[in-house]
Parts: sequence; structure tokens; C-alpha cells
Amino acid sequence: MRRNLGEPTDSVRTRAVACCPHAVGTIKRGWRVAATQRRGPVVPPTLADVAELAGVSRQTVSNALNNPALLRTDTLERVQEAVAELGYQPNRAARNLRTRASHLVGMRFAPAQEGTANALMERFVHSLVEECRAAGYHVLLFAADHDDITSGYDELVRSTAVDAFVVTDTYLGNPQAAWLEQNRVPFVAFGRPWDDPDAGHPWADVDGAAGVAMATRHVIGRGHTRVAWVGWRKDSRIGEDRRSGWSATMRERGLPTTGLAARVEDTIASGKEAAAMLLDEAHPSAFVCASDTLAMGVLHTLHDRGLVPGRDVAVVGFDDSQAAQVVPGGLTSVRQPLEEVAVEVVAALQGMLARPRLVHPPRLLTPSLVVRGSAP
Amino acid sequence: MRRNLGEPTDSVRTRAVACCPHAVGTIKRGWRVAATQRRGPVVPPTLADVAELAGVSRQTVSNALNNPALLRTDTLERVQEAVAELGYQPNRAARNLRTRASHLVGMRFAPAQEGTANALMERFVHSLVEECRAAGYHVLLFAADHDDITSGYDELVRSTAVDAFVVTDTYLGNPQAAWLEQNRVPFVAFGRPWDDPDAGHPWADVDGAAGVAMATRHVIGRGHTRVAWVGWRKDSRIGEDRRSGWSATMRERGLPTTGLAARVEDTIASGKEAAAMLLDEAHPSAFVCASDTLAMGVLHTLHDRGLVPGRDVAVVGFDDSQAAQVVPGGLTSVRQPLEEVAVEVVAALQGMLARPRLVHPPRLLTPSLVVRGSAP
DNA sequence: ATGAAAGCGCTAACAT
DNA sequence: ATGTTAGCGCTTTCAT
Repeated sequence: MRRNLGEPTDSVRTRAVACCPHAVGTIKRGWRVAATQRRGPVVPPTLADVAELAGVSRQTVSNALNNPALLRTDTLERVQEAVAELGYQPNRAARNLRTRASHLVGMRFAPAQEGTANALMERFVHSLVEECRAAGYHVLLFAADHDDITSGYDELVRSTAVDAFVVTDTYLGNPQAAWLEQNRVPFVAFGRPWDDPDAGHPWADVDGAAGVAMATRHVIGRGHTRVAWVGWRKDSRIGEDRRSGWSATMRERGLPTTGLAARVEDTIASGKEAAAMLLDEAHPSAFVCASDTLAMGVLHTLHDRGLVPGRDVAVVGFDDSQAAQVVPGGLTSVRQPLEEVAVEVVAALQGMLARPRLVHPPRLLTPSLVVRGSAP
Repeated sequence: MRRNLGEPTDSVRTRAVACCPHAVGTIKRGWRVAATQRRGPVVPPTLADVAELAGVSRQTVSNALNNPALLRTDTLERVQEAVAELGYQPNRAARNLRTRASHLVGMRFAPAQEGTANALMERFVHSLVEECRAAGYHVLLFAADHDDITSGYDELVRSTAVDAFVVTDTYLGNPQAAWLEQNRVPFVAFGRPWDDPDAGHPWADVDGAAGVAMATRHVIGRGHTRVAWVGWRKDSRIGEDRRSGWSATMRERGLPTTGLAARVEDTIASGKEAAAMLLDEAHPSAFVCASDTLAMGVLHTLHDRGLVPGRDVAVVGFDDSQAAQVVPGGLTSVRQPLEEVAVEVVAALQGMLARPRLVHPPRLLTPSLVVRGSAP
């Protein structure tokens, strides 16, 4: 393996001479630089090198890689030996040019906000990378202007740099999802198309309402009857969805919700204030929150008032962030099955890129509850 | 802009007919599929389309993009108009094939460990993506087998998928750094080559010892004299480096260190145990820790014993994780300048990939101290 | 089952 | 300053 990678092989030279006189010059210059540096830059073997070593034509080698069934067993073996001997890997650029596919999936990478506990992306991206690998894809990260988010997508599409996109921030009213759809750019969304139920693109999402319902049932099961909700502002579709998990469960159990809900910004300070207000005015014994950030804010208020989470007041967050995992006492939290989301997303991606196109049905995945000290 | 992107343009058709009869078939088939789907797949314009529209040769268009100084002003303008009119972007695959460069930087993406507070990567990767964009690069993420980490690198190198790598986990005894160097694969490391000071590759790193020294001086300045160290096991070079910041500062101020240090695994449980042991046996009034994970472990012990961080005992962590930011009371922590690291890494990358190669000197960056309630 | 020829879209070299 | 020619390494007809 890779035996000849650092040294000029005869086949490389022969190939150059054989197919065109001009190339000799090119390669000679390459090797001259090489000589200066004592050891040359790596000149990877090409299909032609493999073909020569195996004593077959270039096309046969190509077939051996892309359509092995076409070859006779002994020929196939000879080719495979030559491939192994030279450590041959097809040149991506050439293959991409020819097949008009990059085997790259683009994803805009926005950073987690400072001062919050919402670092989901690291987990999701890792799962995505793993799944993509299994499917023969790689993940290309890119950034975009704040004032013109679509420009980043546009550039990559037009330069045929990626085959498709994964869009993660559909909850922001996704201007890019609409743009991508309009421009017929293949993409899969992590997140429902809230504004457009008939959206044509594949998606996978986590059932936030179910997660919050689970959390609410958990605290009710521990004897709490006055369960408060600390969630996001009304314009957040995800926030309203999660909230519905709380309100539906409370109604179902015949428990009161009046005065027990707050809708605030997703910051520690807001969660803290909301908890203080609710404790004073509605006397809840449990808090279910739309995010770990808000839940940590609630913990701040309990901390300030000398109340012990899990003993005096139950608190449940959402996202199972690192903060939830490491905070003293531990924060019970709803955990999104991001690994499963990645599996669904990549499956949809594969279907979308396959010929003929295979439509992957939308999937709504169920989160789980990780029980820790704040709501044992 | 992008006016003709969704519709067949005359120039596209002409181009196809003009340059080869074979292509007609290909494009016709393309359009037949298009008809079935009501609206066709996007056929991006090529250099030839721009050339025809501008009334110049393909080479002139190429020059307009890559060497505009060569053109006469009016020609350049005409070409640029045509580029804008068609929404032209050079095809990456073709350009990559020709120039033997992908303008892609590979980075292995390992997930943060669950149950720790060490989610640095999200911040670093984002900065890296931003910096790369400014330099005309994109970041390609990949995963690798656990048992054979170099295989992932090898595959990308051999298929010429990336121009260089960014290596972030040099502290693990970096088997891949050695491999990359040996195979003359361009790469830049975030992290010093601890085992080989003469390593030829560029790198940038954060001065952990300076950060810990800063933290130690901070608590000493607040009147603490018995300052304990909770760090990693002795085989961690980074851990020993950070520890030296503590021990040197203590010695410098004539303060005792004996019995005041623990070397444990990087887990909450270990930090918690170490703190309990140290409190019992050495009675420190302050803890400086090698990581936020260990610091959170220390907070656990204080929590259990009814001690108030920042009032009874000072605690400082390392990394300024989200947990440090949101934990009630707040955790004072040393913050790595990851944005600056990314700037350095990309600068080194550019130098390394430039012709002639420009060697970027190694840079050791100084972290800062973020003061919060645990050590005010 | 294997080989020959063509060309994907671009840029480097040379010619004008 | 602009055009002409060739070819990067691969796959896709088509012919054998």
C-alpha cells in the first residue's frame, strides 16, 4: 500500500510520454522542484498507471471500480491488485467534473450564542459527518453574511461545489429554505417547514411537544400539581409547539395552567426573572422549560432564594446540554435524538440525490427524558 | 443576476451544438427530464457562454477572472457585465482538476465527550470557517475510524479532496501529525508539537501556563494563600504545562504547594473527589483547575458541603465553557482566544499553500480570565 | 468482456 | 491585449 507514493514510478513517466508530448514538460518541471526539495511532492497515480500495471485499458479499470460485475473474475483481481499496489484513489476533481457531482453536502455553521446552554450543533454535526461518511459524502461547512444569508448558498450552488444542503435553522422563518426550494436546489431540513406544511423538501424533526409532555408527566407523577411553563415568545413556532406539550398534559390531568406560564427571551436573565415572578404570583412547585438556558435561569432564582432544586422545587430543561449534565445537582432535561435525526437526514439526502429520485417521507422523532437531581 | 439560471438559454444550446455532436444528446436528455418535471434542472452557464455573450474568447474570460490586469478596461467591463448577466460562477470541479487544488481544508471532527464541559470545538470551528472564507477556502469535515485514525486523512489526500488539514488534537500524542509530516501532507496544527520541538509544520497554540498563572495571581490578589491545583494526570503535556503556571506563580509569591495538588482524570466525578480529599487534608481556600469539567466537579463538593463558591472557597476553571457561563453564581474561567487561533491557523495555511511557500512562524497566544461569582 | 474515442469546464502555454 | 491549442483524470457512449 502506498509504496510508490513518494517516488516517481516508471508508469507515471511512461503515461506522460505516451499520451502527449506536452505533459512531459509539465511533469519534468514537477520533478525538478522535487529534486530541489530532496524529496518530491506526492504525485498520486492515475487510472492510466493502474491500467498499465494491470495490463488492461483505462476503461477496464474504471469499470472495475464503478461496475465490477462487468469484469471477468481474474481481470478484476488483477486490477484490484494493481490498485492496492499503487495505493490508487480516483481523483475527486476529475470524477466530479465528469459526473457533475461533488459528493459534498453543504451546511451553514452558525455558532452557539454565548451565555446560553444551547450547544446542540456539535452533537448534530458529528452525527451528520458520521452518517455522511457511510453514504459516501463529506460535509462542507460554510459561513454566510448576516445581511444576506442566501448569498453563501448561492455561491456554492453556482460553482457546483456541493450536491445538496442540510438546513438546520428552519425555525428562524427560514428565508433560505424558501430560496432553496424556489431555485430547485436539493436540500434536507432538520426542522419542520412550519410556515408551509406542503413544502416539497424532505425533513426530519424532533417532536418537542412530546418531549415537554413527557417532562410534564414526569413531574406530575412525582406529585406536583402546580407546574409552571417558562417558554419562548409567542412568535416562536417551536416554542409554541413545546408549550402545547405542557398545556395539553396539564389539561388532560385536570390541572390548572392559568397564571402559570411565562413567555420570554431565551436568556439566563429572562429565565431567572420569569421564575421569580411566577414563584411570587403563582406559587408553582415545578418548572418545565423550553430550553436548558431558561431552566438554568430558573436555577439561578432558586439559588438566590435558598431553595433546593429537586427537593423544594422541580426543574426540567430542554436539550440535555453540557450545562445540564455538569451543574451541581444535575438538571433533568429533554434530550433530542440528534443521532437519529442525522440518520434520517442523510437517508433523505441519498434518496434525493439518487436517480431516479427517491422521496424519503418526513420523520418526527421522539426525544427522551434524562432524569437528574433537579427533578428526580 | 441569475436571470437565465432556470431557463435554457440560446447560448447553452449553441455551445452544445457547436463544440460536439455528442453533447447534444446529453443535453437533450437533460431537457427531456426537465419537461417531465415541469421545470428543468439548473444548467449553469460556462465560460463559453460568458465569452459568447461578451463577444470574446474563453481565455479572455478566464483572464478577466484570474488576472484582470491583463485586460483592457472596456473589455473587462464587457466581460464582467456578461458574468453578472448570466450569474456565472466558475465550475469548481473543472477548476480543481486544472489547478490541482481543491480550496478545501480538511478537519477531523471529534465530538465533545458527554458529561464534560469541554465544548471548545464549536467555537473554534466557527472561527475557522469564517477565516477560511476570507481566504477563499472551505472547511471539509470528516470522521475517522477509532482504530485507524490516519485512514481518514489518507483517503482524502489520495483522492486529492483537500489541499491541507487542520489538526486539533495534537495533545493525544498526535499519531496523525507524525503521519502527515512523514507523507508530506500540508497541515497546520492547533496545538504545539510537544513531543518534537523541531517539528516542521506550522502551528498556533494557547499559552495554558500563562492562563493558569493569571488565574492563580487573581485568587492570590484576593487574599488567598492556600491555593490548590486540580489537574490532569502526569502523562498529559498540556496538563503539566497548565500546572506549571500554578506552581511557578505560587513559588514566585513564596506560597506553599505541598499537598495542594491533585492529578486526576478529566471528569466531574474525579474533580469532585479530588476537591473533597484536598479540603480534608490540605484546607485550601481556593482551587485552580485544569478544566471547567474539573472545576464543576469542585463545585459539586462545595455544594454538597454547603460551602458557597466565591464566598467560602474560590474556584477557577479553564475554557470558559457554556457551563461556566450559565451555572448559578457563575464560574470564573480562563478563556482561550480561539478566534485568534483560527486567524493564525488560516494565515499559516495560506502561507503553506502559496507559491512560493511562505513559512508562518508559530504563535503562542495568551488567554484571558473571565471573572464570575466563583472567584470574584 | 474489453477497448477506442470523446469531452466534462477550466487554465497554462504559446502564438498573434 | 486577445486568441488558439492542449490537456488535467475521469466516465460514458459506442464498437469490437
